[in-house]
Amino acid sequence: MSTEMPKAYDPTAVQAEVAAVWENEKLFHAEPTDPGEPYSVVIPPPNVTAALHLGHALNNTIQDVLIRKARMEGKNAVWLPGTDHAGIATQTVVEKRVLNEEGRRRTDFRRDEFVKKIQAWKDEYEQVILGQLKAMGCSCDWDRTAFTMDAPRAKAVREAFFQLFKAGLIYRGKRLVNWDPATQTALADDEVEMEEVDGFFYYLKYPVYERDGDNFFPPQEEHKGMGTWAPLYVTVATTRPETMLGDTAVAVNPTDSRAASLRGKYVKLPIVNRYIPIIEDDYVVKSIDEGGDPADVKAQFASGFLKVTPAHDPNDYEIGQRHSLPVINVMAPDGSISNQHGWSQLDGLGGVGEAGFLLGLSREAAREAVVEWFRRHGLLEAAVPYRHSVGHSYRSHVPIEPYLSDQWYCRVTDERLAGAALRALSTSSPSPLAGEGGVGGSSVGKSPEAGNPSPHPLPQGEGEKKADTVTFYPGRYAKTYQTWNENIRDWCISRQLWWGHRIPVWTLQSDVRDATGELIWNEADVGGLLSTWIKEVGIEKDVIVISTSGAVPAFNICTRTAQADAAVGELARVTYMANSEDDEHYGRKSSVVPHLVQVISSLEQDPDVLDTWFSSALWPLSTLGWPAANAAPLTKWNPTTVLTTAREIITLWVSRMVMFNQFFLGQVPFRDVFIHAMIQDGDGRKMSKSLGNGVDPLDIIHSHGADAMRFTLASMCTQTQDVRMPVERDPATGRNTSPKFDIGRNFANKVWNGARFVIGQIAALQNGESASGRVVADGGVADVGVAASAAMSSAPDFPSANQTAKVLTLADLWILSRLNRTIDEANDALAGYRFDQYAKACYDFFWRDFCDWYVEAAKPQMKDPTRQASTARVLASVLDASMRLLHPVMPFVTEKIWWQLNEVAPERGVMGRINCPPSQRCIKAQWPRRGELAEAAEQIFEKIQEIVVAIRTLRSDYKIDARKSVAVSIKSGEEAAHGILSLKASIELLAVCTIRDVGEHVASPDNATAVQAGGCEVYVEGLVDPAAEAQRVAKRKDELTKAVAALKGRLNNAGYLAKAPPHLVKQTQDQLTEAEAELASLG
RNA sequence: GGGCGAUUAGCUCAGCGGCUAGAGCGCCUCGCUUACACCGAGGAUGUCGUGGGUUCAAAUCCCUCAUCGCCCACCA
Repeated sequence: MSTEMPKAYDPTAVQAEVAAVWENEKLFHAEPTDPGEPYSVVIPPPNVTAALHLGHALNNTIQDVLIRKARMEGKNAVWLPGTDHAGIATQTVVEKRVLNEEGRRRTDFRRDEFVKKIQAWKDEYEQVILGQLKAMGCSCDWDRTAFTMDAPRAKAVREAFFQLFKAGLIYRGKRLVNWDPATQTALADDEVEMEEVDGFFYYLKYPVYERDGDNFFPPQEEHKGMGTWAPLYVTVATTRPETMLGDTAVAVNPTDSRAASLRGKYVKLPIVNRYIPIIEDDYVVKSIDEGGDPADVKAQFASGFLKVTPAHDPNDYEIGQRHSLPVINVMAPDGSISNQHGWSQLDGLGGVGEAGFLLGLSREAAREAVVEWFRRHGLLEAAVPYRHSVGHSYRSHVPIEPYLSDQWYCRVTDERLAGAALRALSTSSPSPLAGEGGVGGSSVGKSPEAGNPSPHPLPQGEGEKKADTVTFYPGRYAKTYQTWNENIRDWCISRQLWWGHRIPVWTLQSDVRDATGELIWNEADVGGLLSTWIKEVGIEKDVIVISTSGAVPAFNICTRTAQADAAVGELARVTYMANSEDDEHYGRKSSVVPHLVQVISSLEQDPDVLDTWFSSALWPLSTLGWPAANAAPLTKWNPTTVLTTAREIITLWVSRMVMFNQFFLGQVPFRDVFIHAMIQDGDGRKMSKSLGNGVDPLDIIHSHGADAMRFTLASMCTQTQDVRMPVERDPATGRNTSPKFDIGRNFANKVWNGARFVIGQIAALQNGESASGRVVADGGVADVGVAASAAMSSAPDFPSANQTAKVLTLADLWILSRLNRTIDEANDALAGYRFDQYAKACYDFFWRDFCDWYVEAAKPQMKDPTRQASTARVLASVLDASMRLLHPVMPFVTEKIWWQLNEVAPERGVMGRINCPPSQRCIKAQWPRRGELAEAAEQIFEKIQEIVVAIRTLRSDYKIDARKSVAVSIKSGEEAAHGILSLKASIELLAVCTIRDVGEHVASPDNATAVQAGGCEVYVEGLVDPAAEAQRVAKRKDELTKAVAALKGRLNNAGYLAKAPPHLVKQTQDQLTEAEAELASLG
C-alpha cells in the first residue's frame, strides 16, 4: 500500500485500488456460523432492463448502506446478489416465432438451441448486472450469487409447485387472459398498461326475431301499434364492433322498461346470421332515459342493450357463465379474424354466414370492415367519438386482447395465502418519522369485528422484539398492500415462453378409444397402470396424480424433483417410440410398460413455463437453502431484516413473497419493508428506454464516481413518492447525466481534501516539521508520508486518549460534541430509513462544522507547541469517526482515507468523548458510539461563530481588502470573554482581524463601528465609509423595528400570555428587550 | 371510478403546530489566505397553489377548489 495521498482526488483510481484490496481479502462473505446478530436484506433479483436505471442504483445504494452499517455494528450481515431471467428472452423477438398458427408451440422449434442461445445472453447480462453492483461498491457475498434459473432455485420452484399443487392451491382453468397478440403470450394483470386511446362508440342495430320451435321470424308489423313498444331492432353500443362476430346473446337490464316485451325473443346477428337470445342481466348499465345514473359515463353512452361476447370480454365471459352461453372465439392468436379457433367447431352455431370477407383481417381492419358493412346495410345508428383507456402490453405496447386460453392458476385467494399475507401486516407505528405508520391490522380483510382476539399475536410496542409481522416504511404503503390482498384474484402463473421454469406437470389422457370410438381403457384402468408404474420406478413420494374433469378426461401428473420428472419423461419417450414403431426400447423399463404403451401415447409435458414472479416470490427461501431441511442459512437469516424496493413492486412481489414464506415456513420473509421514491426525469416522467430519458448508473460512476453517485442517491431518498432528476445529454458522449450528481462529487472532493489536510498536518507534526511550513507540497508528498510513518514509533508528543481529554480547547470540545450529536442523528435517521437525513447530517457535520470551522480553528492550535499534539489527536479522532459514519454511503473514499490515517495515526480516540477502536480496514471498523456532549462549550462556540460572521459581514459591507486585518474589541460577559480569549488566534484567522481587548468593561474605541453578535458588542475599527454605514444602520433599524412590532403584538395578545408555554413567553420577552436595546444603541 | 402523493427561492428538494421559513445548484460582489476554485467569504431572491375553518399561534392540522404526477380497478 502506498503512503501517498495524491493531491487531486481521482475517484476512478481510488475505486480501483480499494476494490482490489477488498477483493483480495475476501471481505464480503458471511457464514451462518459467524457470530453476531443476523442481519439480511432481501435483494430484488434484477433483470437487465431494470439494472440499467437509476432506480435500481438507488435501491442498491440503500441496501449497501444498511448492510455496511450492520456489519460495522458487528452483526452477521449477508447480501445475496441475484439476477432474474425476466427480460432476457423478452428483449428479443425470438419468442414471436415460438407459437404456430394454432396457438400451440411449434414442433419444429429447437428448444435446446434456443436455450443455449439465451444462456449466452444471460451470461452477458449477468456480467452487466453484477458488474454494476461491483462498480458501485456493493458489498455482496459474491460467491453466493444466485440466478433465478439455476439449479438451487429450480429445486425450490419444483418443491413449491408440488406442495401448492398437493394442497389444492394450483389448478388449471380455461379463462380469458390478457393476450398479447404481438408476442403471443398471456400477460398478468399487472403487466398490462393502460393507455388513453381515441376511438368511437358505435351504435349497431340488431334485428329482433321471435322464435317458434326451430323457426325464427321477424315480429309482426301490427305489434308496432300505439302504446306497445315492439321494436324491429335493438341497438347495442360498442367500442369494438369486430367482436360482434362472436356475440352469443344480447343482454338488457331486467329493470329496463323494454325488457318485458323482449323477454324470450332473439336477434339475428348481422353478417353472421346467427340467432342469439336476448337475456336479462343486471350487470347491464341502463341508459339515462331508463334511469341510469347521469354521472356514470357508461350510462351516458349506453343504449341499454349490451352485446355479449364471452370469448372476447372478461365481463361478457362472466355473463356467459351465468347464462350458460356458448363461447365463440373469432380470432387467431395473432389477433386476426379466424374461424379456425372455435368459431366453426360449434354445432349449429358454426356458420360464418356472410362473414367470409372478414377472415384473415387484422383486428383493426376488421373493425373498419364491420362498421362499413353496418353502414351500408343501414344498421349503423351512430358513431360517437370517445376517448378511453385501453390495456396495452408492457412488452410490445400493442393493445391486449382478452383471449380464451388454458392457463395454470395459483389460488392466492385462499385463506392460506392472501389471508396469511393480510395477517402478517403490522399494526404498530413504524417510527415517529414514518407518518401514519403501519396502517392495517384493525380493518384487515374480512377479519372478525373489533374485540375478537386475533388468532395471531399483534406486534408489541417499541423496545420489545417485533412479533412475526411486516412493517412498511413509510407506513402509508401498508394500505396499498392491504387493499391489493383484499381484492386479489387468482394468479395466472403460466406463460407461453420458452425461457423459464417449466411447469412440472404432465398430462395423460385417461380414456382410450379404438378407431371406431369405442372405449377400450377407462380411467380406472389407466390410473391403475400408472400407479403401478410409479411404484416400480420408486417415485411415489415425488409424484401426484389427479384426474381432471374436462372435455377430454385426463390425469395431471405433477412431479416434485428433477429425477421424478426425468422418469416420467423417459416413460413418455419410451412409449412414444414404441408407438412410433421404433420398438428398440420397447418394454425394457418396466413390467407395466408393455401395457402402458397402448394408452400412453398422449403423455405430454405441459409446454408452458412459470411466471417469473413465481420464482421471485421464493427468493427469501431459495437463496437461503430451502427446501433443504434445517438449512443453516435459512434458519439464520429468514425472516430477513428488511426488504427495500419500489412501490410498483408491492403487489407483484412483496405480497407474494409474504404469502409463500408464510405458507412454506409459517413466518414472514422480512420484518421491514422500505419503499423508496421513484426517480423521474426533470419533467416528472418515469424514466424509460422508449423515452430515452434514462440514466445509466455506470455513466455516472464514470463521470462523477461511485461514492458521489451513492451519496447523491441517498440524499435524494426522502419520504416522498417521486423525486425528479433533470436529465442532460452530454453532447460529447451522447450519454445522459444529471447535474444533481454534482453534490455528491463536490462532497467527495471535500472529504478527500479535508482528510488530506488533517493527515498532512499530523504527518508534519510527527515528522518534527513545523506545522507552519508547507506540509504537503506537490512532488514531496511521498517523502512526508514515509517520514511520518517512520516517526510514529517514537512520537512522544502524540498524547494518549486520556491526556488529550484533559487539555481540550473550546473548539475541540465543540467539534467533539457536534460529532456526538451527528452520530445520534445518523443512527436515528437510519433506524427510520431516512437516508436523506443521514446523508445531510454527515454532510453538514463534515463540511460546515469540521472543515469550515474546526479545521480553520485548529490551524493556529497546530502552531502552538502546547496544543499541537492534542489538536492533532482531536483532528485524527474526528476524521476517524467521520469516515466510519460516512463509510456506508461512500465506501471507497473513506476506505482509502482510512488507510492513510492509519499510517500517520494508528491510535486514535479521546477519552470520554469518542472511542476509536483500531481497525486495519474501514469496512471492518466499529460503528461509532456516542460519547459525552459538551453543551456549555457548544453554546459559547456558537456565540463566537456569530461574532466571526458579524466581523466578516462588516468587512464585506465596507469592502475591506480580504488580506487586510482589522482591529476588533469585544464587550462581553465573563464566560464569553474567557472563551474568546482561549480561541483568540483562531478567531483572528477566521475573521481576519486582530483582537485588541475583550471583557465586561471594554469601551468602544474612537471611530469604531459597533455591531451586536452572540450577545456581545463587537467594535471594529478603521471602517470608513459613511454611505455604507448609513445604509447598514438603516437596514438594521428597519429589521429591528419590524421585529419589535411583531414581538410586541405577540405579547399584547392576552390569549398568548395565558395559553402559550411559559418558556416561549419568556423567550419572546427576552427577544423584545434585546431588540429594543440594539435599536436604542443605533440611535 | 378508487387510492396515494405533490404544489415552499429561477431549478431540485428539506421543514410538517411556536426561533427572523432552510439546503444544494444557479445568480451578484470579493478573494488562487500555507486541504480543497469540484474552493473560501459575503449577498440578493419566497403573500409556503387557491379560498375557507380550527388555534393564543398554521407552510405545518381540517375542509373546498385548482393544477401536476403515480398506483390500482374498469371500460359498452
